[in-house]
Amino acid sequence: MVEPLSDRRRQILEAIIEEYIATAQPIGSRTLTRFSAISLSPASVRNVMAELEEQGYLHSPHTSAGRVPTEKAYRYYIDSLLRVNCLDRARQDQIEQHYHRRGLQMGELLREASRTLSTVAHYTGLVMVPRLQSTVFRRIEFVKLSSRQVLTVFITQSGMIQNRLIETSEEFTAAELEQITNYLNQTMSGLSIREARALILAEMAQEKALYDRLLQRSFQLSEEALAEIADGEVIIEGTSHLLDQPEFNDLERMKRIFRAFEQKSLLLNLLDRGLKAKGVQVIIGSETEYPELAGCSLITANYSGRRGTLGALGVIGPSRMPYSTLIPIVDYTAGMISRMLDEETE
Amino acid sequence: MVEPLSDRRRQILEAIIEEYIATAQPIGSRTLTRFSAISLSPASVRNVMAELEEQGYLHSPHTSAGRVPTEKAYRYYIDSLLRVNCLDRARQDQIEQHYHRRGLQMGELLREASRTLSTVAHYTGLVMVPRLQSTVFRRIEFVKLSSRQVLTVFITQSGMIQNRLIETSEEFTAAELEQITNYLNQTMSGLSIREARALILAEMAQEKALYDRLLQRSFQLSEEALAEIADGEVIIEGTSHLLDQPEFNDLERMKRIFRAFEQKSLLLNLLDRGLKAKGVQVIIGSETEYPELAGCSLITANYSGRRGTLGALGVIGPSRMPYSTLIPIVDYTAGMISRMLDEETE
DNA sequence: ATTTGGCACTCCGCAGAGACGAGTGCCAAG
DNA sequence: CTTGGCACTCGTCTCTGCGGAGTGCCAAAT
Repeated sequence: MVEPLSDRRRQILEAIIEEYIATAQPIGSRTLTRFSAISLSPASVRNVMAELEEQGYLHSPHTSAGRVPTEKAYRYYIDSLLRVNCLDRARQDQIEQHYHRRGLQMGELLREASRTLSTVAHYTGLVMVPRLQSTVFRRIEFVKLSSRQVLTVFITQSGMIQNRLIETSEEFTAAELEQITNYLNQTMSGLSIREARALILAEMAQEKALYDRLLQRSFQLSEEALAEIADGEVIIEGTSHLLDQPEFNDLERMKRIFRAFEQKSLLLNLLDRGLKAKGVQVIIGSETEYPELAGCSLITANYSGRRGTLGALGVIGPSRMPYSTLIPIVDYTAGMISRMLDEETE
Repeated sequence: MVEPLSDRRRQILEAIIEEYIATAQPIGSRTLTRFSAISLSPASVRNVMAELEEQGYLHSPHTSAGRVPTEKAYRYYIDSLLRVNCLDRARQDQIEQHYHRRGLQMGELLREASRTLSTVAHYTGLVMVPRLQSTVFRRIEFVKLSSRQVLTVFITQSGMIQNRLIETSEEFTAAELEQITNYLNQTMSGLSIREARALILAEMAQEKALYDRLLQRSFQLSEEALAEIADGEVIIEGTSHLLDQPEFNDLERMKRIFRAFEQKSLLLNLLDRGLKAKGVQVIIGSETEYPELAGCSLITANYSGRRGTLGALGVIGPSRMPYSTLIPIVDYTAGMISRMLDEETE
C-alpha cells in the first residue's frame, strides 16, 4: 500500500504537508517554491504534484486551488517522514508544574491530565479512566450502614477506589461481614476484577457452597458489589480549542464532532483500541471507522501503573494538526501520569 | 423599575417576545399584525413599539429592521406575563422513562439528570453536585491498606460517598482504627461536614486532647480525611444543542460561551446563587454578572433530599429560549430527582 | 384623542458583473 | 529532465442595483 516515493516527491510532499498544517490553506506550486527550501521551478513542482495527486497523496478542492494532503499523505508523513524530537524543556516544565500539587486522587489526577493536555497542546484532551474490569483486585471492604444497607468499597492495585451501596435482602451482622471480608480478600487477592467475578460465579454454581450458608451469602454480596461497576469513562477537556481552528468554519462538520464527543463510547472505543500497542499511536480520519470523526485525528498513548497498562490518553482535533509537536506532548504526559501513579501505589 | 404597562402595550410586548422566541427574527409591525391575534393596524402597533423601545423593552438592530426584546423585556415577560402550565403527560413520561433503571448511585443519577434535561429540553443541561461541606455527616470509616496507608470513606445522610487515601506519618493498628471510627461516628453524627471540621479543630486546640494520645491522633486523621474534599462540581451535558440555535451564527459569542462552560466555577456560582430561593429561578443575561454569558439565560431549580436542599439543576442557552416550556421541564426534573434521592436514603 | 392609511426614507440582503489572483495543464525550448 | 510561457479555470472580492421589510411622521378618518 505504501509504495516508496522518490526523494524529490518525498521532499515536496513533506513541504506541502507542513505548510498546510501551518496555514490551513491549499498549497500551490508557486507558494511552495517561495516558502520552502525547494530549489525547483513552480512548473517542476507542478509535475510532481500531479503525480502525487495521482498516487492519492494530494487532492485539489477545485481546479484552480492548491493541493491539500489526503489521509494517505498524513499516514505516510507520520510513518515515514516524521522525526519526533524530544519535548523541549520549556514545555516539559509547563506540564510538570500542573502536577505540583501532591496527593491527588486518581480521578483528580486524570482530570488534571486531560486539562493539561488540552492547554499545553491547544487541542482537545482525552483521558480514558482505567477499566475496572481488567484492573487487579487489591482489597474489598464492607460497611454496614443500616439493617439492610451495606456499603461496599473496593480498591484496585492501581489505587482506584469504587463504592457501591447495596440493599441486601437479608440482614448481615457485623461479625459476618468481617468474616466475609477476610475470606474474600484472601481468595481474590491478585486477581483481576473480571477473574474475580468469574471465580465467584463458578463457586456459586458449585455445590459445596450450597452447604456453607455464610460462604454462599458472601459470594452473593461480592457478586453484587462487582456487578455493573461504573466503567468506561472518558474525560474530555478543552473542547473550546476546536472553535479556534479554521476548520471550524465548516459548521456542519463541527456539529458532528461535538455530537461525537457527547457519545463518549465512541471515543472510548478508539482509546481502547490502542491499549495493546506500545508508544504513541496516531489514528487518522477514516481509520477511526466513525463517519462522525471524518477529518479528525487522534494522537494517543497508554499510561500504566506499577502493574502494566491502565488506560490511554491523548488529544483529538482536525487531521491537520501539528503532529511533530503534539506527539511528544502526549508521550510525555503519558509517561508523567504513569510515574505519578507508580509513586502513589508504592 | 418595572412600571406597569397598559393593557395594549402588555399584549403587544408579549406577542413580540413570543414571536421572537419562535423565529429568532426581529419582529416588525406588519408581521406582528399578521401572525398574532392583535386587531390593530401596523401603524398603531408601530406607535406602541416606539413607546416600548423608549421604555427599554425593545431594541432595533438597525433602522429598518424589526424589534428585538431586551433583557428587561424577558424579565418582565417571566415575572408578569408568563403563566407556567403544568408539564404535559407526554413529556412527563419522557422524563420518567430515563430513570427506570433503579439503584443508581447518586453520581450516576445526577449525570443522568443532566443528560435527560438536555435531551428533553433540547438545551444544555446543568446539574450541580451537592456541596459536601454543607451536607450532613452520617458515617465515617477507616480501612487500613498498608502500614502507612489508610483509606477513609465517609458517607453523608443524602447517600453521597467520598473516599480519600491518606498517607499517615505513623502507623495505626486495626484496633486503634476501630476505636477511632466508633468515637468519631458518635461525636459527629448529625453535624454538617463544616461543623464537624470546626469541632475537630476546636478539640485539637483544647488541651485535654493533648493528654489523650489516641484522641489526638483520631482528630488528626479525621481532619485529614475531611480536608479539601472534592467539592463544587457541575455536570454539563448536551452542549451540542447550542450548535443548533440560530444564535450560533455569531461565532465569537459562541466561543465565549463554550469557554465559560470549561470554567465550571462560573456556572457553579450561578447555581449556587439560587440555592436559598425556592422554586424555579430564571437568570437573564447580564443578571449573571458574567460578561462571558451575555445573551444567555439560565433556568434553575433546587433539588433536595430528605434533609433539605442539596443542590441545583437547570438548563442554559441563549436568552431567546422558550421559557414557558422549559420552566416546567426543569421544575419537574428537580422534583423527580428529589423524590429519587428521598427513596434512596430511606 | 386615537386610529389609520399613505408616503418618503433607510437599510439589509441578495444577485449579477467584472476584476483580480492564485493555480493548473500542457507544450515546446533549453 | 527542467523550465518558462501561455491559455484557461475558478474562487474570492468588490461594486452595483434592486426588492423587501421596516420605520417615522403626518394628515385624514373615526
